[in-house]
Amino acid sequence: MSEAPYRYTAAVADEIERRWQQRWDEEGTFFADNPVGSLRATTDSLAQAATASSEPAEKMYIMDMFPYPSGSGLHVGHPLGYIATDVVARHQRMMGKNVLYTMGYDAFGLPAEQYAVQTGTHPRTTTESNVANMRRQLHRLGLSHDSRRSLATTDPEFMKWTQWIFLRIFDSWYDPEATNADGITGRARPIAELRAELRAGTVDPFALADRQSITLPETWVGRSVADVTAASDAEISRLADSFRLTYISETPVNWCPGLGTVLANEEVTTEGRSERGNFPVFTRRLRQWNMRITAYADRLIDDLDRVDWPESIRSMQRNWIGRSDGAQITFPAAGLAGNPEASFDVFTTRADTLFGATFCVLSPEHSLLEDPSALPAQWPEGTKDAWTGGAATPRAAVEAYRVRAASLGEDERTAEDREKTGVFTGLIATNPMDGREVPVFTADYVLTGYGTGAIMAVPAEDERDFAFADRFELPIIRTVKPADDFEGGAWTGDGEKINSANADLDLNGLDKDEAKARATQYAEDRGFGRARTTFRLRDWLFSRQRYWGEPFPIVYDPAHPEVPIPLPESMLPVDLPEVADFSPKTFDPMDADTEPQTPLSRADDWVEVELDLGEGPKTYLRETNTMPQWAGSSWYHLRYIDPTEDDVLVRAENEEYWLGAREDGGVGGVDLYVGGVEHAVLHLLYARFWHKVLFDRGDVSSQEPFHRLFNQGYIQAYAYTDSRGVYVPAEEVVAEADGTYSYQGEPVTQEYGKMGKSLKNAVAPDDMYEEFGADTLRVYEMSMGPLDVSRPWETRAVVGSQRFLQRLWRLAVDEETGDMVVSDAPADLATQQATHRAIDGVSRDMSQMHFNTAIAKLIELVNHLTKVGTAPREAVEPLVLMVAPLAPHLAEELWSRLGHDDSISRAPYPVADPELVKADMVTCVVQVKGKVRHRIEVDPEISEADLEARVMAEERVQEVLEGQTIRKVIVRAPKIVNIVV
RNA sequence: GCCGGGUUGGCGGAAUGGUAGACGCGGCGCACUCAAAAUGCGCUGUCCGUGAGGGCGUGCGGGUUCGAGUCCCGCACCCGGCACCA
Repeated sequence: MSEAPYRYTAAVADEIERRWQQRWDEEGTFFADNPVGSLRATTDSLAQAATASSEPAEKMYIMDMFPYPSGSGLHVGHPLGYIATDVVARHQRMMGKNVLYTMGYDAFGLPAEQYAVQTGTHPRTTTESNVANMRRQLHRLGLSHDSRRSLATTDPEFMKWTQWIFLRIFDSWYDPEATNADGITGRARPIAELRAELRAGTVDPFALADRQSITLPETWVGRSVADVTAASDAEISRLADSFRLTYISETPVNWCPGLGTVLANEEVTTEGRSERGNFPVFTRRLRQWNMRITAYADRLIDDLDRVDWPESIRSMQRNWIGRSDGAQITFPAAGLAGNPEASFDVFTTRADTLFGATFCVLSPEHSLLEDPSALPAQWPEGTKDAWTGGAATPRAAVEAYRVRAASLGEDERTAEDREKTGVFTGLIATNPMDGREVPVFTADYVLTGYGTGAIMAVPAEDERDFAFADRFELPIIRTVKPADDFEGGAWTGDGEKINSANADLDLNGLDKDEAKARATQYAEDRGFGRARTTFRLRDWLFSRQRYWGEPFPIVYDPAHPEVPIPLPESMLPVDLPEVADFSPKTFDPMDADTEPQTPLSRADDWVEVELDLGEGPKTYLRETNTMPQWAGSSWYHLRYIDPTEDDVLVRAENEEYWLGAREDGGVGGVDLYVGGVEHAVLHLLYARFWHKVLFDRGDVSSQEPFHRLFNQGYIQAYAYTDSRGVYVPAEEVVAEADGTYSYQGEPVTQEYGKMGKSLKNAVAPDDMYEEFGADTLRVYEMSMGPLDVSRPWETRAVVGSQRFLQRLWRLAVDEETGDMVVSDAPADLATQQATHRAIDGVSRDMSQMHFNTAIAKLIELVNHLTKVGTAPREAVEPLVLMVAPLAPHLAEELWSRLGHDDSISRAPYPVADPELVKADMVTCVVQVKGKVRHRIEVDPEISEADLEARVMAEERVQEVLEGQTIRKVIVRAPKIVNIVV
C-alpha cells in the first residue's frame, strides 16, 4: 500500500465522495426549476438557461416508489432502484433535460405505532429520527435528489392536502353519462350539481343507483323520479349523499376483539385468527368509510392501454379489476311467505345456456334468506332427502346452513378440493325462458360479493354446477353440443346450440356468441333481463382504527350523528391529538359483538370541538377513524412538483409542465416510475383512481399519474440454516469441495431468497462504503445484470467494479505522485475508434437503461486505453463523461483534475462521430451448410459480388469444398457467406 | 385451472434470425518481487487431437429457414399473480 499512495482506494473514494456531496449540497446542483412559483428558476440556473436558448429545457420527471422509513437500517438490496433512477436522472441532465428527481417518505404506518405502544415514544419522534437516518444513508450514495422537494406523508403541510383530496372526492359523484373535455365518457362531478339535477329531474337516481350498485336510503326505495322533483331540499340532499365517491357503509370486515382492531385479510391466518397475538377473528359488518373506486373500473381498465407499463403489471390490474360482460336475468321465486311476487336476479356470462338452467343457487348471505322464517314451513313435494341437510323444514335447514357458513373462514370456504355443500330453500323459481319450475338452493360456492350473489345453475356447461348437480341428483340439460371425444361432465367449450328453443325464440344451431346476443335481447324485450357488466373489484375500505394515520376532515352534529359534515379548507389540516395511549381498546377475545373503540375516540378534548360551520358556533364530534397508509402514496407525485405551495395542491402551470399530456399520445404522468412489483395492484390502482378524480374535477391536466412504469428486480441472497433450522451468519459459511456448505465445521443447508437481518444474510451499504466506496457499490449494482431481473448478491464480486474504477483512475492519475498523466497529444486512430464505438454503444444502452452492458463497454474502453500506455485526453474526457452518471463522485473529481471548473453534472454527454464508429475491416464468416469453416477480414463496404469472389478464391475454402457440388451461395455482405452444398 | 415471465459455462450475465458465451467473478499460467500482496500480460464451454483442426453444445421433442439461444407447434421444470368470480 505504501508503494502507491495515490491509488483509488476505499479511503480515497470516501474523501472524494464526501467532498463532492458537500459541494453539490452547497451549490444546489440538482435543483430543478418550476415554470412558476417559489421553485421557479434560481439565479444560477437562470444564468445557465440564458446561455443556452430561450426555449425552456425539455423536462423529465423521474420517481422512485418512496420507502417506509423503517428503523432497522438499509441493506444493499434496498437502493437498487434508487441507484438506477439516479443514473437515469444524471444521464438525462447531461442530455440537457430539466430533471425533477427527489425522494419522500411514506411515514404513517404500523411499526412506529406499535413501537409507541410498547415504549410510549410518540410515533412522530420515532418517524422523524428514522427519516433523518434514512436520508443520511441515501445521501451517502450520492443520489442527485432535489432536497427542496423531499417530503414525508406525516408532514402537517402534506397531510393538509391529503385531507383536501379526501374532501374533493367526498364532494364528488360519478356521472357515467358526462363527457370530459377530451372525450372520455364518465366523469366525477360536484355533488351540488347532482342536487340541482335531481331537483330538475334531469337525472334518474334509481337507474344510476342500480348501475353503480348503490343502496339508496330506505325512504327512497321503490319511488319515482316524480317523487324526487317534488321532494324537500333536505330529502334531495340526503338522496344525493348516497352517490358520493366517499361514503360510509356497513361493510363486512375482519374484527378482532382481542386486539381491538379491524384487520386486513393478509393479517388473518388460515385458521381465522390474528397473525399477531393469535386471537379469534370474526367477520362482522361494521360502519366503515369507503371510496367508490368501482365507479372508475372501466376507465382503470381501458386506460391501461394508454400507459407504458410492463405487460405483466397491466395484466395483473386487469385481472384484479376483473371485468366480465354478461347478462342479469330475473327469476320469479314462489314460496316466500307474504311475498307472492318475490324474485331474484342472477348474473351470467352465458345467457345462451338459459335453457339449460335446471336449478338456482343463492349465496347464504342473500337478502331473500335473511329471514329464514319466511321460507316454507314444509318441504315441497319432490324434495329429495339429500337436499334437506337432515332438517325437518326448509326454515331449519337454511338457518343451520347460514350459521355454518358464517363460521367458516374465507380460506376454508374457498378451499380448492372441498366438496360442494348446500341445502334446498324450499323456494321454487321459474325459468323465464320456458316456464320450467326449478328448485332454489343455497350453497356457499356462490359468493355474496360477486355479481348478484345468486346464480342460475347450468350443470351441463359449468363444472361447479355439474359437481353440485351430481351430488344432489339434479337434472342436466345440454344446450351446447360437445365434441365427439367428450367423456362426460361439464362441457365448457364451444359448440352448436341444442335443446334451446321456445315458442318465440330458437337458438338451436347457433354458435355461442350469436346465441348469447339473441338470448340477452330476448330477455330485454320480455323485461326479465338485460346486458350487464360486473367487476371483481370491490370498493376501497378506507378507514382504520389506528392512531398513526391521517385524521378525517369530518365532523358530526350530535343531533344527526349519521350525517358526516366536511370541514372547510380553512380548517385544514386536522392534526392528530396528543394521547396517552396509542393502542385501541381491546376486549374479551371471544366477544364478537363488541365495537371498535379507536385510539382517537378516547381523546375527548379533541373529539368534541366547537366550530362555526355556517350555523354559528356549535359543538361537533370529530370522526375518530384514520386513513389507511395508502392515502399519502396515492398522490405524493403531485406534491413533489409544488412542495411549498400552501394555498393550492399544485399550481396548474407546474403540473402541466411536469405531468402534461405527451406528444407521443401518452395521457401524461411521471416519465419514469421505478419500484418493486409488490405494488403492482393496490398502490398503483389507488393512485390512478385518485388522479382520475382530480382530473375530472379539473385539479390536474394529466389523466394518469405514471406514464412509464419500470419494475426493478430484487437483490437476493443465500441464507444458511444449521441442523436445528436456525439461521447462521451467511458471511462465515464455507463452501466445501463436495458442493456442500458448513459453518464452524458443522454442515448447514443453503436456501435462496430475500436479504434480511433475521436471515443473517444482510449486507449493509455502510460496510460496502468502508471497503470499496459508494461509487464502486453503485457500479457493482448496475453491472450485475438487467435491472428488471432479480439476482444474487455476491460480495466477493464487488471487487471487479472497484478494479474497473481503479484502472480508470490510473489512466489519469499517477499513483506514485498524484499528478495527472493524461496526454494532450492526438490519439491514434484505433483509440479514436475505440472511444467513439464506446460512445455509440454506451449512449444506446443508457437510453434503454441497459446499464450492465453500458458498463461492459466502458470497461472495454478502459482496458484498451490501459494497453495503449499514456491515455490521450480526447479519449479520457468522453470516458469520464460517460462514467459520470454511474460513478458521479469519481467522475467529478477526474473532471475537475482535467481542468474543468464546472460540475460534470450538466456537462453535455459525448456524441459519437459516425465516421469513427465505422470499422475499417470486419470479420466475414464463411459457413458451409451453416457451419463456420473460415473467417476473412474484409472492407465493410465490400459488394456482395466481390465478397463472394474473395471467399471462393480462399485456399481454405477450396479445401473444405473439395469434391462437393455447390448448390447455392448466400451472401450477406459484409458479415457472412453461407455456401450450401 | 387461468394469466404473465423465465430456463445460455463453475457463478452473475452478453448476443437487430447471421462468428453462442461480450463484460465481470472465480480458476490456471507467465512477468515483476527474496517472497507475498498489488499490478500487468495470456489462457479458461466441453470432448478428441502434439498441432492444424474436428465432434458436441443455449431445459426436452418436433418444425420453418441457406442459417434458430432468437420465429412457430408440443412438453417438462422454475418464479410471480389470480382463482368455486357464475
